[in-house]
Amino acid sequence: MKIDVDKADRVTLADVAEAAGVSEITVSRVVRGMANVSQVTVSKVEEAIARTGYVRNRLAGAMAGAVSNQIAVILPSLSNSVFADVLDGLEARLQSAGFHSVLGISNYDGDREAQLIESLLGWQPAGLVIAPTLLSDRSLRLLERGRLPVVEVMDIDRDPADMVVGISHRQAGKSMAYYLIGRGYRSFGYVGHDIEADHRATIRRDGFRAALQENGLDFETEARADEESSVPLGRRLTGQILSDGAPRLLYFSNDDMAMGGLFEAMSRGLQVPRDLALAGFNGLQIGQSAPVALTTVESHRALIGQRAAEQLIRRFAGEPTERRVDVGFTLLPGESA
Amino acid sequence: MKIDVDKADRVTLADVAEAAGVSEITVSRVVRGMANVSQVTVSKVEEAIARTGYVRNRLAGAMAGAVSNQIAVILPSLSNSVFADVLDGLEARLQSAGFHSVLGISNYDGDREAQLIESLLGWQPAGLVIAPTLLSDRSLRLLERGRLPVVEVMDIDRDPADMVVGISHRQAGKSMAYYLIGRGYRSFGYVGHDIEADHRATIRRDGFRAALQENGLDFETEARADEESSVPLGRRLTGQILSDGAPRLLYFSNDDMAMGGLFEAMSRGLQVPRDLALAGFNGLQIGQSAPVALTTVESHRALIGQRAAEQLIRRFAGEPTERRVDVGFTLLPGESA
DNA sequence: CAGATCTATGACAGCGCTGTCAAATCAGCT
DNA sequence: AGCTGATTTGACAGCGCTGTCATAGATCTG
Repeated sequence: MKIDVDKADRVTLADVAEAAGVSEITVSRVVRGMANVSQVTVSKVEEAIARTGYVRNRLAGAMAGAVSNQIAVILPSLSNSVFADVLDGLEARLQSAGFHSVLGISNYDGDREAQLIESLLGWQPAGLVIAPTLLSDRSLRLLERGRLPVVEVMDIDRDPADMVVGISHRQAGKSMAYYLIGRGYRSFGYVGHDIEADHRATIRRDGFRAALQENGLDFETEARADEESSVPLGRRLTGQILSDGAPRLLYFSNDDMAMGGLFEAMSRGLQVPRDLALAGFNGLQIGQSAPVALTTVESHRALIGQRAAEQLIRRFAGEPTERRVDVGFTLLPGESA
Repeated sequence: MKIDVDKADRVTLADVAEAAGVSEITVSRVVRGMANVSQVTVSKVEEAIARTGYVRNRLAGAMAGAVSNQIAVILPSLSNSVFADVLDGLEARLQSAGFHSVLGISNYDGDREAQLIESLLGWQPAGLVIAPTLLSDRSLRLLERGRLPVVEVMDIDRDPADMVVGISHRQAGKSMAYYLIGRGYRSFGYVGHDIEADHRATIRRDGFRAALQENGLDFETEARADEESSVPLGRRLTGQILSDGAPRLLYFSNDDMAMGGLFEAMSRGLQVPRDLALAGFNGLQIGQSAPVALTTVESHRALIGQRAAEQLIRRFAGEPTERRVDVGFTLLPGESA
């Protein structure tokens, strides 16, 4: 008895076909749930599939011309829960429509991003979702030539190659500033993280500042560090600012940073917002459950993922899609400002 | 001039071969960076690739026998940052070794999990990483028959089909209990989330309780809800417990829940740990930055991902792998208990 | 009941690549 | 020059599936 290890139990369509006494193509039709097969045949085939333990080879399927059900997804980071949320929303919708995502993490690195695009495109995915960091020329060319649907996610402040789903971070920044000015604040400081990498945070800050300037105001202090955003970083930078006469209100690059600020204030026994007011961005759940609920902007991250998935699915179905989807943001008043 | 839209600009090996005046197989060798091609030819081909804008079709490559560089990853959830962390560590290592992950989210649902396994296996991935929820018989059979490397991640409390990377959640629970008993606590309560779905949390609780019982103690109260873990849930359940005479220390199913407990205590003006002590699990960064640092167990989640990736990579390289990798945990004393 | 219309099934080619083995070229040495 | 062995290149088949088109039955119609 000779066993060919390689093909030992790699069951193919042909095997099932033989076992069921029909042709390969008929099995293929059953597997794909096509309508034009008789009930009798269907059950014969299904029985044969169960008996042989056949597992569909999608590689071959995709190659033979049927489209892939893979969607390439490129995100800058996963340790930032924001992108995990987007991915979560995306996956939920994609999965229910029978798609899988193939993941790439760019670490906010433009070169890495370009590499990933090329590499992922090699799997002939049905679509691409990307939270762009830089999008080099090379990347853009790749995206344009591949005639696959591309959804850029997160910020809609710039013009997309194909489609974009997100919010205007500039508007988000401005809205918060207007709100705070409306509440009577006149003295502002900014606490931010790595501004090179996270350009969306930069846009928010610029929007906030623009709104201040419209009212003859500006940041009195800024504290920044060249690190990824984190609670401890927010705490540290807030500590620095507080030690030399803080402004009335601190605007943070996001909620993680703001939570750090809140914790630092509490540790120092400061009353928030009486002694120090704080505002963030993202609407993280934890900020809303804090003893002093964070004043922030809810960015509907999971929704961005869902909408992105929907745009793709719609495109596949030949339905019309929107070039720019603004999922909007919600200002959460909170108690911290 | 007639344009075939489908093949319009789908550049294949053959096109590059023609452009470079060599055979397809030679181009293939260059693309794959194989050694046995002369320098002259390499540059000719590279030039042709650049000129034609060729993008490697990995589908065809994988089909033709070369192995896939895709790794199937199945996780129960992404909204729980724990799994996002694991995925982050996994991706980092996989990417640097030239692999991509294809993602599936089971939502703690055994059937969904089985479906995902089958569906992802259809892409003939090189390996599979799974944080198992239930692993039905059907799933297990699929895993065994596919002769691909499988790494189960998170808990090493049960026997793996192939390899497992994680920590003993039972030990983690016990360790915390021993520590707290050592600190003099004698009155305990438990605050937990959906116990059906998250069996690892259950194992920790059981371990904690076993350690209590060894000392003639037990939980005085338990508060649970049939929801996913979250800060607000922790806060709510803690509120319930506090309203009817709380025990001295509350053990939470994880740090999210514990943060909720901490927030509730602060809101009520309680002194932690004097009036109420708290302990969690995971070692989330935010817990360590809180005004009262959380007493918890650091679970090294990213490390679990990394080690899982390493096991796979080692297996591919034909190097020996360990059946069971215990990445260990670290008790973080904190200030909350 | 011949002819028209559907329905169910199958034969065949080919997707783009790589493994295998053979051929051609080149360098090194007597 | 003639031979050996190493290096470089290529021809060919086939991975497992699905699109296309053809065919055999089944059903209907007047």
